Amino acid sequence: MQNQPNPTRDSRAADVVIRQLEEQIVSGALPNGKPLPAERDLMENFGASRTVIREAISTLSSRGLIESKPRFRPIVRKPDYETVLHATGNIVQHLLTEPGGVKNLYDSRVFVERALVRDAALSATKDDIAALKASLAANQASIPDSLAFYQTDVAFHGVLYSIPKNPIFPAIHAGYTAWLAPHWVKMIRSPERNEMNYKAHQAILTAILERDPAAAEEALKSHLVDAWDHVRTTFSS
Amino acid sequence: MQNQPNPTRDSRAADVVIRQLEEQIVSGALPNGKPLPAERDLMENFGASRTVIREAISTLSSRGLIESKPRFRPIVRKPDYETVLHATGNIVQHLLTEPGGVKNLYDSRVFVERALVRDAALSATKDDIAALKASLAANQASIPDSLAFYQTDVAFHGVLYSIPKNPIFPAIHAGYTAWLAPHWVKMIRSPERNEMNYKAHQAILTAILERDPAAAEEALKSHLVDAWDHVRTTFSS
DNA sequence: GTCATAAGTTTGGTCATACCAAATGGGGGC
DNA sequence: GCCCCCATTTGGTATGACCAAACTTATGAC
Repeated sequence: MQNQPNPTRDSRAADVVIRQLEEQIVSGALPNGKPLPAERDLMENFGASRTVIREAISTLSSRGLIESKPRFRPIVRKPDYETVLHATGNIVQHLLTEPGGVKNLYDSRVFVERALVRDAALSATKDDIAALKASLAANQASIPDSLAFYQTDVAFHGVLYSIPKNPIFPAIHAGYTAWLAPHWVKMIRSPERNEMNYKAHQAILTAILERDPAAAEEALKSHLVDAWDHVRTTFSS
Repeated sequence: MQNQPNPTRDSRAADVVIRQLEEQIVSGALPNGKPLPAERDLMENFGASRTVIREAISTLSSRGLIESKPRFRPIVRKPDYETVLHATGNIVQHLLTEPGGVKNLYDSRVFVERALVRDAALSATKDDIAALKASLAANQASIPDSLAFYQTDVAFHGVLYSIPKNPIFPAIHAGYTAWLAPHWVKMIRSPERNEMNYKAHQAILTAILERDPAAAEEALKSHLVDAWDHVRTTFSS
């Protein structure tokens, strides 16, 4: 009664445990957000050794189906679009340390946001406009406070990612924010600088309100390119 | 002389092994492409048990720094942009099974490629144009052979992703191709259908040659939307 | 009755050892 | 030089044990 390897052609016993746990998670048999059963219970349920149970948990954890902090019970997590980002975080870090890595990522962000503002200018709904106005107002209000300004800045750009109504885009925004932030923090911040960025945001929104995609794209582009140059000059010794 | 845990504040011993292996890989001490030392050697090198060595290997494998097939020696892999995609494959699969998952991914592809062709129309170089023409010719030549047509089709779109000269985009293309392909294979293919798609490609290239971003974007959009509708109608019973 | 505290139990992280089957490497045999 | 066979190496798994941290429960002060 040990492990009749099972129908599927898996060489590793760990794989079948992974597969079964995976299925129990997506099916809801293991409720999302709740802790996984103890390893010693799982090894009884699956008739496997603790070795394979632990490997399965480790693997699923890296796949984002389980969230495990060092000494705590692993938590079941049904994957969403942001999970994908989290899972890639470590690798991306390596790529960012390579020459041009940050630049490539930033350029891709500029590329995406250019398309986003163009899209916004063409098809933003009333609600989208309202959200943009609200976040811009919050952005303006926090000009004196650089930390708050950074946060409302991120939020303003975030609204752009929400306009296509595709959950992939907010996830991408989260990725850009998380991955680029570390290379951003050392940037000199000041109310003057914030004022500049706020005006850039304002210009973008104005163009969107005027349904002028070219102007919106141009405003966004110069805004981001300017920000990049600012970081570059801040760093270059 | 066991393991004086070491300066950094890591609760798990596995983490320090992970960190060290990671460093040895990126530094080149463990040459890229070559097999990792045997687990029993590693446990001696690091003064750790085989348990933690295996866990470290497993983790690094999931991070893409190591490529390990079931019963073979793990291979050292310096991560590149495509590694990120590979690492996320499993999670993405889950998301694609959810309602609207494929649609969301496909929409994001349309979004990106619209921006790509627009960009191509504005800034494609002579070499880019040449590559587009070559891949379009190959595409035309393979109209009678649906499998070959699919491949040259992918290649044509792939050229678009290469135009920004940002390695992130080809990786994204690889992702779209790998993830959407399974939901594509059942599509009815025929020389007639291939002919249609070829002409769509031709229209895109024409617009790019004429430096007309709006026309290029429109041609790309209708091409992809049409392809999606075709798959939909093929499936709907 | 509430709450802080202490004792006891559970549980994840690690180690050591052993066994098996598949992969590897080395020697003949051709 | 090439191929096949065999001894060795190596990854995958199973046990069993131990520790420290987390969790639970009992306990006592207020």
